[in-house]
Amino acid sequence: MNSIQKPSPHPQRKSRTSANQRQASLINTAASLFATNGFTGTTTKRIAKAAGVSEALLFKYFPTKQALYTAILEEKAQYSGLREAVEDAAKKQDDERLFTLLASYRIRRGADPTLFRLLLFSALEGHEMSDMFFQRQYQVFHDLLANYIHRRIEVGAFRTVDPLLAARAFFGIIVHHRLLHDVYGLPMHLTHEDTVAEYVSLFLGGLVRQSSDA
Amino acid sequence: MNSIQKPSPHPQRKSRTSANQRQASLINTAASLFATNGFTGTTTKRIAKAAGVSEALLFKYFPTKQALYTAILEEKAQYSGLREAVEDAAKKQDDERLFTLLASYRIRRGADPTLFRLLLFSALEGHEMSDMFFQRQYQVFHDLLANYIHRRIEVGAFRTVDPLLAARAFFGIIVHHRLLHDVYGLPMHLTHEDTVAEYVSLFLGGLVRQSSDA
DNA sequence: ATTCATGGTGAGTAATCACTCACCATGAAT
DNA sequence: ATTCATGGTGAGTGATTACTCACCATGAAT
Repeated sequence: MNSIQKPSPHPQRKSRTSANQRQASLINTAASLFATNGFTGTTTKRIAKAAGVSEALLFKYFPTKQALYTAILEEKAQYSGLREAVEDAAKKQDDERLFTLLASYRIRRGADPTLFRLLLFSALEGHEMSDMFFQRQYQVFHDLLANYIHRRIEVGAFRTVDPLLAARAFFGIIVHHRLLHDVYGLPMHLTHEDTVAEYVSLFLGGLVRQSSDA
Repeated sequence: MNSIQKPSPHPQRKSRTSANQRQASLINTAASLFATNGFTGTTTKRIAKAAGVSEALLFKYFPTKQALYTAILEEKAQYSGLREAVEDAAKKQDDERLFTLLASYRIRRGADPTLFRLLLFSALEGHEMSDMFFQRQYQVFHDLLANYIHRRIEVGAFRTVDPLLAARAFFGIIVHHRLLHDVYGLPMHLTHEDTVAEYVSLFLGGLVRQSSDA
């Protein structure tokens, strides 16, 4: 009888996945689930199932659920080359380009839809990595813009406003846009480019028509 | 032996609380907990403990945890007389007063700090009452403002902008302010009034100094 | 051909979850 | 004095939670 090959209880033909691949797969799957359901709203069971592995394996790569969450935030917190482009525009005092750059980094086709929800959830739920996440994804550009506005006021190009509040106002417009679309699911009625252009024009030029008879 | 009064196992001197009072107390306590920890992050045990009653009593007033949450959102969704004041300012075409009214309703001393977090949590967690909450607390005023801006453009008082995007931009500034303070705990560096005035001035007048030599 | 580090899992664990039930306590009306 | 609607609770329930452990599977190196 031992000549008969006992069929494996797990007749998987596929070769085993490497540790790195599995880890990355788990992070992606979990990121999506955490973004939709939050930390407490997501179970390790569901993550494992969605990633197509056993729960036990998940805990081999990440000692706790918290560790997995932290790993996700760390990965998502890495920002792109936006900073350099913004600093370049700042050096050239190209207002429109600078504001358009900042806005279209968030409002563009293919922008990661899970990122904003993760950012919000981690802040609301008070995760330990939330501050770092906020710092990397937001504060950096906020400070950059506030400083730029400050310099432009000194030069006389901008009206005398509070640079900090002005920077917050502009980011508010953008963040709010993501909020409406990523969280409340509102449809866009203009293209990404037109939306950005309109926001930038509004912020730079204001709402009230400037009378020329003054 | 039966002449000896058996001491009650619950020697509470206080008279019993009425159903309405208890219900209100539970709603307030739970609202604060849901606002800080979200729906899934708050246990019925903790709510009962914080309200100083047994878990069993909680379930006598609210059949499920969901029902309690819904009751909270229903109560918090009732808006004040802001609408009438805004419509009055709109009739008089008093731009500054209208925008200041809208902004200072959210940015003022004593504004309910749990409301914004509840609004965000319910939207992120996808609660069934989230849409109603959003409609009552936000959409109403958003539509009001968009219509007003539309009329002011026709009259020639405002520049030709997209009224919907303009309304969203303004609310974005305000919502973002609450986000920074209620969720991220950033301190304010101006008074509520000055902050509102600065935001309104920025939005109406824009950032760029208008050159008089044109 | 055997070894063995590593990928992978089924079947648990104690703790906690939302929720229930049988029962006690109170006080105003009879 | 007794009744009885209502306020209130201790001690549960089965289901689900994050996490563990003993063990199997694979394949490249010896």
